[in-house]
Order: sequence, then structure tokens, then C-alpha cells
Amino acid sequence: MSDGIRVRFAPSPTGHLHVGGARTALYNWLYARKTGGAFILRIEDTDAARSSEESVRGILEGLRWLGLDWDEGPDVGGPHAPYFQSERRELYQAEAARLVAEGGAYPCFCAPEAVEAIREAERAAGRDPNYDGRCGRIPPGEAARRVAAGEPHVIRFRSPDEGETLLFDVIRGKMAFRNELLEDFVLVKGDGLPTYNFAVVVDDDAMGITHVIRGDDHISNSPRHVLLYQALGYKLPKFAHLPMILGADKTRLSKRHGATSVQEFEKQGILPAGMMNYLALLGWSLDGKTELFTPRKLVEAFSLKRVGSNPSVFDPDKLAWLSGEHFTRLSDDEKAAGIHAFLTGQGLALPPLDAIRPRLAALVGLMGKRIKSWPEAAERLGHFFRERPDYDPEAVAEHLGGEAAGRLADLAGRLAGVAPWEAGAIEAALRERAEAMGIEAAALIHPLRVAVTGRSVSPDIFSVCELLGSDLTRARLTGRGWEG
RNA sequence: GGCCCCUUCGUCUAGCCUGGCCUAGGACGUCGGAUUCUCGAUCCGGUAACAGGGGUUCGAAUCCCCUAGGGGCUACCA
Repeated sequence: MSDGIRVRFAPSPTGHLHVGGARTALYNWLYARKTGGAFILRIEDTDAARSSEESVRGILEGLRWLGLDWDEGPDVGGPHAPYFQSERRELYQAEAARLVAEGGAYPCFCAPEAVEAIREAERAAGRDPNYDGRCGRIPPGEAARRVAAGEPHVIRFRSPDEGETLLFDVIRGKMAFRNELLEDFVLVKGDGLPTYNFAVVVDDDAMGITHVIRGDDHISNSPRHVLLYQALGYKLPKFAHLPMILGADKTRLSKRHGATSVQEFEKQGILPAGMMNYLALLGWSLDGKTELFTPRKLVEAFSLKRVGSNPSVFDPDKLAWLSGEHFTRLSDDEKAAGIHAFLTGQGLALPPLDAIRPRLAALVGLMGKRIKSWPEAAERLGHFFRERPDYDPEAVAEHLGGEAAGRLADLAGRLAGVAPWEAGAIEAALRERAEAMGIEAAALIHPLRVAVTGRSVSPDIFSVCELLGSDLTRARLTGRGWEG
């Protein structure tokens, strides 16, 4: 079933798993699962100063939470281990040495300050501020001697001065870059670690990557990569550059725009399936009409051909809506289990799940589409397991002033005789009392709702009372807990 | 500055490749109405876009050119 397709997600562990990275990971994963190929995870930690283990852990957790799994990579291993670039330096050095021997690269002894001076001079001369390649003219023998003598140096790629490099992108088609604009860029840094541009190419080839699916902020780097593939004698993979995800002001998405890491959305109560669905729609569409996709359906429907090329703005509202749609489709039983876990996590001492599962399921069924996330469910349902709800001051002010207290006490008395304790009987009793008091039923129903649930919004209030039980219901009518 | 990418409702997008079926479709948001036990629930309805300008053509959102705007790269960051 596999066409030998191999894709990868290669994050650098310098922070949390960002929605942009998550989207890139998702598209790679979807493509692999769709085609029966392999999804590889590789950690690009060649920036020793900015990389951290916490970031690695966070990224792995974020990916797992989203529902992505990898065939090769950290934790699971694989035939191309290790999957951390910091542990693969021998490979890069060997390839760099090979390139130098073949003349495709050369050691450069210019100190950073010297390079900067050269750039200034070029700029002053009205040319592009590129390194002038002077070390590339040092005779190989002399260069080798200086390297052997331990002279500090970097390895630079001998970039062609003419012609152009073509890039065929799956999403954008053909792009051309003039070679003269490229300088002799660094392959291996002074500390012996490879630069990003060198390591990706070496690793992608070593790991047999057939499709490079990444953010379009890498388009400008692509000609370097293509040139390296050619110089190293590697087989060129296919490229697909995904458009960027922007904030509401259309600038690059950042912390300024609110939550941007998947962990934050997890905390907000967004469902993984909702997050995945939303991310998939950010840049891809099946037909412009279908929006709801389970992970399984996404794998089935996904294709790189239908990925757009224009950047998109991240919309938390739509994400919340989609997550809610997925939440709504959970069975009452699943919701019951989830809510039990969430409430327990909040520190509420609940009976074991098995003991109250049916009741929780009934409650959740009653709430219907009024709850669309775990936090929302906890807020609306928590009071069923407490002595009394947290009263919403506004609702109390509106419905529990004046004669309400007296009427509710009266109602409580009448309710004491209701048996069996069922919604229909409770409603009949209330309507009877209302008539006896000479008031509209609504004038009793609203205060009842607020006194029992603490809010002015709820499902059918008689059913709520039924599920809450006679004792608790009547206690809340007479306890006057809303007065503080 | 140079190079590259992008440009359909406020937002995500369909349509663009293979011009006419587009008086531009769907969704989120938003606004309005209904539902007499409320609602952030439900139902119904409205709102709003082809960046601008030139061409090509009988006909252009769709093809070509220019302008403008946005983004990216231009590091011994990734």
C-alpha cells in the first residue's frame, strides 16, 4: 500500500508547540496516513543555546494530545536513529568533509567580525551585502594545513555565481531563483555543529524523506537546499510549502495574539479532534462546504493538491465552534466519563465514576447542546454534586427579590408532598400553587430556576429538579443561600 | 534595499488550472425574528467580498501586464 512515501516534522525545541508547527505536523501526518507512508519526527536542536529538553517534552506531548503518532522518532526509535540532530554531528561532518574534498565547499577562516566588515564593504560598493568568497580561493593544500593546525574556521558552500535554480513546489508550481544572489553560506559552524540549511538536507536524504512539507517561510531557503542536494549527489524530494498562519492583524502569529500553543487550547477545554479539524481547515478544504471531519475522515479526505497558497488568519471563535461540534457528538456516556475526570481534576470529591455514571449521563443528556466543552460542563453541572450552586448575582437580583422568597418557601412546602418525584408531577404542583397564589406560572418558574441552579439559564427546570432530587431541591428553595 | 511568495464577505474558504452554469456558494462571527419556563439551546431570516488599473475576448473572479498592500528570506537561528 505504501508508495514508499516518507514525510517528517522537524521542530526545533525552542518553545511550545505552536499552532503553526502543529498545523505543519498535522499536514505531514495526514499525508503519511493517507498514502500509507511513514511519518517521521526529528528534533532540530542544532542551536545549543536555545534548545531545551522541556521544549522537546512539551512538543511531544502536544503532538500526542492532538492525536498524532509517529512511525520513527524520539521515544519510538527507528532504523535511522538517532532522531536528534545534536546526536548526528559525525554524519554532518563526514558529508561536509566529502563536499570539501570534492571542491563543493571550503573552510573559511574569516572571523565573524571580518565577515561583517566584508558585508559592509560590499554594501558600500553598492552590491548585495554578501560574503565575497575569498577563502574559497585559498589553495586546498594550504587550507587543509591550516585546518589541521587547529585554526578556527567554518565550512562554507561554494555557491554557483550564475544560472538559476528551479524549484517545483506541489502547491505553488515552478519558482526560479538566480544563483548570483546567493552567497557562500555556512554549512558547519565554528563549534562544529551544522547550520539548519545543511542539517535538513543531509538528514532528509539520510532518512529517505520523499516529500518535504513545511511552512512557506522556508521558500527562500529552498534554492540553497536544492543546490546542496545537487552538490551532494542526493535525490531531490518533492516540496510543498504551506502558507503561514497569521494573527488577527495579519502579522505573524505570536503571543501578542493570545493563546497560540496547543497546550493553552487544551487548558481552555478545546477537544483534540476539534483542534485537529480546525487546523486542517486552515489552509486546506475538501469542497468549501464540508467542515466537520473526524480524524478518520480527515485522513480519508486530505490531499496536498487542495492546500491553498494564501496565508490565513487564526480565528479562535471558529476553533471553539468546531470543538463544540465535536463535543456535541460525544455520547452521553463519554461525556459522563469526561466530566467525572474533569470535576475530579478540579478537586471535587465525587463518588467513583461507575457509581454515578448513569446519573451523569442523564444530566448531560438533559443539558444537550448547552454544553460544548469540559469547563462549560463543569460550570453547569458541578452544582449537582455540591450543597448549593454559586449564585449568579445578576440572576439573583432579577428573580429572587421581593416576594420571591416567600413564594418559594410556599412552593417548597407543596413540593414536599410530591411523589413520585418526577418532572411532570413537579410542574403540576408548581402550576397549581401559582394559580392558588393568583400569579403567572412564569413568576414562579423563574425564581425556581435561579434558586435551584444559581443561574437564569438552564434546560427544562422541572427535569433539573427531578435529577437533583427532592431534598436538595427543597433545601435550595428555603435555604436562601442566594442571599449569601 | 535586493530576491521570493501572497491578495474572493470582518474571518476560514468554494469557484481560478480546463473563461460563460457567478445576479460569486458554504461556514464562523454578527444582526433581526420565532419559540410564552429562561438560554449562551433550537428554528427561520438578513448582513457582507472578486485590492486598483490596463489589456486579451462576443464574454473575465477566472488568461496577460502594471501598480498598491501584506508576508517571508537576505545569520556561524531554525
